[in-house]
Amino acid sequence: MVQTVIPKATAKRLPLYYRYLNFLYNAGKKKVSSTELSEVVKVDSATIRRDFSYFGALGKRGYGYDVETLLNFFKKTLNQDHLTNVALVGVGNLGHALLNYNFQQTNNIRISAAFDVNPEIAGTIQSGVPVYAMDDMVNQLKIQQIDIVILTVPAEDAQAVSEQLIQAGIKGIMNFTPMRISLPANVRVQNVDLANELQTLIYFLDHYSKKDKLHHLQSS
Amino acid sequence: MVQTVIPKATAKRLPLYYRYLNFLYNAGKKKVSSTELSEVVKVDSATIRRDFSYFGALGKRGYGYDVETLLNFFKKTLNQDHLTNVALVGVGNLGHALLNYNFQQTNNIRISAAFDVNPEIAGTIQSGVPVYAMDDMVNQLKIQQIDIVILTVPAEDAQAVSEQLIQAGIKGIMNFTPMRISLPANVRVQNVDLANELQTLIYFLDHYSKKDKLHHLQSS
DNA sequence: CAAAACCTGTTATACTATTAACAAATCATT
DNA sequence: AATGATTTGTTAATAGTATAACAGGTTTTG
Ligand SMILES: NC(=O)c1ccc[n+]([C@@H]2O[C@H](COP(=O)([O-])OP(=O)(O)OC[C@H]3O[C@@H](n4cnc5c(N)ncnc54)[C@H](O)[C@@H]3O)[C@@H](O)[C@H]2O)c1
Ligand SMILES: NC(=O)c1ccc[n+]([C@@H]2O[C@H](COP(=O)([O-])OP(=O)(O)OC[C@H]3O[C@@H](n4cnc5c(N)ncnc54)[C@H](O)[C@@H]3O)[C@@H](O)[C@H]2O)c1
Repeated sequence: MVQTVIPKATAKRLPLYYRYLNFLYNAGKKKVSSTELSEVVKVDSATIRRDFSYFGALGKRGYGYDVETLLNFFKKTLNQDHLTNVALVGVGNLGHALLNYNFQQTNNIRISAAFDVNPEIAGTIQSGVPVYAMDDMVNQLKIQQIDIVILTVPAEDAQAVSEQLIQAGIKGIMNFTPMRISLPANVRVQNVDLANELQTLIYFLDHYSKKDKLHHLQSS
Repeated sequence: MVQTVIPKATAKRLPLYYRYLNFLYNAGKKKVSSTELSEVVKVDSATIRRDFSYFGALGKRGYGYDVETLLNFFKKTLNQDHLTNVALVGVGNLGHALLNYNFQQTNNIRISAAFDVNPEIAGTIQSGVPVYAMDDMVNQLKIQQIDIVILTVPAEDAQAVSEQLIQAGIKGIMNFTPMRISLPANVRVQNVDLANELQTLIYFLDHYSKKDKLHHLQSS
């Protein structure tokens, strides 16, 4: 049953499948069953089969899925067949860590430009990435045709900086600040709220664990 | 309708409500309606009312919610009335950023111990937090009665280190590595998969945005 | 005080996601 | 080639989440 629009929950799992298919491929594995994959990615095998089926019949009954075929399919689907450039705004603590990491490995994503208001950082190169001043931001983003930004500025600057990003025609923001920013509806925001996640983990431990030690407790 | 077990989706929003209630309180606001709160936290007002109602009747019809009362209620519910100590394992790029940040602000959470295999880091103090050698880990975690760990070791060490953490009686792991670790069912894992989130954002931009510019696109 | 405006808590409904179950297809083996 | 073992893709059942709608209250206003 091929569909054009895939459920959000499925879309969120695709990069995970892709990553583990890479592992399997590099380990020389030729085929994989939904049950095997389930064990490594910690997603129910029925969910995996259902997820895959949104893209058509990718497997073979009685056999499983051909690793290479599946890998290539997801590579295209996830835009991993070409490099995606993104920018980072706010080269502080967290920004530096992300710059240095730079999503190397299997992910075909690269932070190709960074921006900071601090004149001591602006104009330098950090972990191989040029850091520009804020005045250059709108212009540079347009020149480099970047439409995704990682936002790691202080909380109090999140809204103002985001509005500048809109001016630059940005389409997606990965927001590491604890603020929920207000933006036009056509801009997608992915909030990465680390303090929230940690507090949620603590809440779960205090309120759920005692009762349901039965379930499999892998969250998110 | 008071309940003992709150839906997972609700639990994940509680820290966000708590954070914004703090903002409102500090801004001198006395009362708040679900509609007002909805605008700042970007959660539907009906969802907010439903979330709150799991804890009983916290508001007053025709009036709204008393900010201070609500704040104090969530403070208790979220264990924010006392300090929670957590540990961090793997003081590299990301580990350093998290150590330095240390969830100051409104969150009553503190990283009180860190661990690393690197003998140059072990034995030092980083951002005010003592870094211990791995040999001391099981012991220190037990002494300090820490049962939550932030895991920022290289991917290939994630599983092995996690198993050591189980020995130390850890109950929750915030896993920043791209690996899905295998653990006993009574240990809760919160995966923070940054590469995954970024790839998902890219996928959403490529496959959803064109069609539904209508919706409000705030994810996660 | 009566009327209008407001806002919660809950009921009803719609949507989204997960999982179990199994027929249909393939593969392995004798 | 027939039997048994696998494993998909899908249907059907269940679970979980979000939102609309509104009755039952509170506050505000004329
Ligand atoms: N560091 C962490 O581990 C961590 C964890 C959770 C959340 N966060 C959030 O991530 C954000 C960044 O955290 P951090 O610890 O890296 O902070 P930081 O203060 O170390 O870095 C912020 C950087 O942004 C720059 N900046 C300030 N105003 C700016 C502006 N208007 N435009 C562009 N750049 C500007 C600063 O010069 C600085 O380099 C914060 O919102 C923080 O709450 C950080
Ligand atoms: N840095 C980022 O921005 C980023 C982003 C996404 C994911 N991650 C993930 O987070 C993890 C850490 O990333 P990083 O960039 O900080 O890596 P890093 O290499 O800078 O740091 C890893 C640290 O772990 C220590 N370590 C190694 N083996 C250990 C062991 N067995 N026990 C204890 N400590 C050990 C190392 O000494 C080092 O200090 C990785 O799994 C990475 O994939 C990082």
